[in-house]
Amino acid sequence: MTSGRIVDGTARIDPTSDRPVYKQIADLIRQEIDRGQLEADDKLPSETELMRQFGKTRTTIRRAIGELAAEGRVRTERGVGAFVKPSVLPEALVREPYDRLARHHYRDEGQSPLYVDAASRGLNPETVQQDHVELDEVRAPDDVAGRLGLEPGAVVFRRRRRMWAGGMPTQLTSTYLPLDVAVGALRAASTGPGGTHARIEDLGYELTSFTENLSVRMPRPYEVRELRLEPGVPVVDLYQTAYAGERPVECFVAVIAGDRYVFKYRIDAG
Amino acid sequence: MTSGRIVDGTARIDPTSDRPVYKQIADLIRQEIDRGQLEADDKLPSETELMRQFGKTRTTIRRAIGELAAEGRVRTERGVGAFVKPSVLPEALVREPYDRLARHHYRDEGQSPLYVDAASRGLNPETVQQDHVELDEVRAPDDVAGRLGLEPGAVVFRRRRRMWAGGMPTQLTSTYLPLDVAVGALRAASTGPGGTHARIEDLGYELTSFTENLSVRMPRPYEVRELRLEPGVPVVDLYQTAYAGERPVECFVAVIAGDRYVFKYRIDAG
DNA sequence: CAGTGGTCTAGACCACGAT
DNA sequence: TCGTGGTCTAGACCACTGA
Repeated sequence: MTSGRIVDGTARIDPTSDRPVYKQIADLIRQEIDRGQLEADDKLPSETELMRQFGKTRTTIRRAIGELAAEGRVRTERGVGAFVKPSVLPEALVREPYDRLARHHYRDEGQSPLYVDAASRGLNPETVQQDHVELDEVRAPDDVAGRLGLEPGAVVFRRRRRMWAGGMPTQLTSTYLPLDVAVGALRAASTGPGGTHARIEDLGYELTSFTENLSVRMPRPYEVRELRLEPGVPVVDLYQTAYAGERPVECFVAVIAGDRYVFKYRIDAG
Repeated sequence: MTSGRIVDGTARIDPTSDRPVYKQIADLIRQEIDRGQLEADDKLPSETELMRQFGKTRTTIRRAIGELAAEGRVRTERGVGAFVKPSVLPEALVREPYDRLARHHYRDEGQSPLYVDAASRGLNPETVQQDHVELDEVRAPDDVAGRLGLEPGAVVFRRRRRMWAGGMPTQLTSTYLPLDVAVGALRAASTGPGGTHARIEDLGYELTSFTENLSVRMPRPYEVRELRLEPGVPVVDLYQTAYAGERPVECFVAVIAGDRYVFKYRIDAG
């Protein structure tokens, strides 16, 4: 099936332009997407077809498509074709700490924060899973030590996991606890109803506030593998620190797939 | 100056591996960065030198470097070389709504939120600038109309700008106001001391709370130009809605350079 | 001017998916 | 089997930077 949408491509390429040919071709295809002539999940013309339409070599055509892939606008499947990606993932989870960290969830309802995220999208709680669990004691990274109010290099308890929701991995997480907090069920692979926060409160610490720090970057190759990220998808680095009064009792670090989450915060005027 | 760091590259490439040669080469260079053998702003060996070290053609070498550039790990300069990028921009601004939206800043001190961000990094307030200002009335995009509690397609006032801090563009912003709110100085290019929020309160609306929605993606080409983004740098889509009681009185939309900002939130346990 | 990265050609061989 | 995208070679010409 040859798409005839991009007609007479040669006429629309300016070889004298400063803008490289491959970018001009990418511009034209992007335009078709933005104008709705190519919709989400539509198949782009094959590389052979684009070579014909634009009168350029395969290398140049592939570079144009590579641009669009790096922008997250197009996804390629070997042996199949290239397809337009939807601009926002309709199934993205909403991460709403104002709600997800509310005490009633973990204390009364036994729900973990990720359950709350998933429930808000109507996802089956059964699809909230974890794997690659690792429990160990390590020297805290400097940023974690700082947040926990410990001297650099202090040993802390760490639980690492990969979290799933709705059949997709969503985040790689590390929970860091000071050694005197990491006792009992907090050292188990599964912390039970209400999760880590419920267990911390069981110890007598009343959680009073949380801080969250977000930054954004492109993923490392192992994060691409573990989170099954497509090209052109960034990740969010999240640091969440839990306080019992003035004392930081937990530092939670997550690398979150940027196309599977949106973040929602509420600020009261002060 | 030829770097001799990556010695006998050929011996470290496995041509029978499933992993393509260009990715193997990228892996080796990335490893040198991660292990600290190549530090921030260090120059990579030239393409010619890498061709010699790995015994591969320029196309393959360039592809390896292209991978690293797309990951935001390396920056190239035509006629000069390729350089290691620092992992986090030390000069990144901290966006801390809990503080930056505090009323005393705009009401008592006449500071706009971006001033607060910049001041927190010790930046000269003089470097907080705006340009590309556009004032108009437009049909609100659906997401904006929804947040403002208006019917789809309702006409609103819009102020678009590009914001600068510390000599770099940091965000492309649109401020949307319902027409009955957009009066007086709120329709001017410069809203005066304390900015939009101060002028809204001048009208008798007491701002009581804000919501912020964040999502992340790779930039469009015009965003790359306007924000002077390097390859491999994502952007953050931010929607901030300001409420006077139950009434949403402003929707602020920003596209923020992902390498020039970190985000900091505080949540009180409920 | 020499050295650097940026673009483009014209091929080759391969792995994968659908038929 | 055929059409698809993925990798790689071996060259050419160009634009920019710095000495």
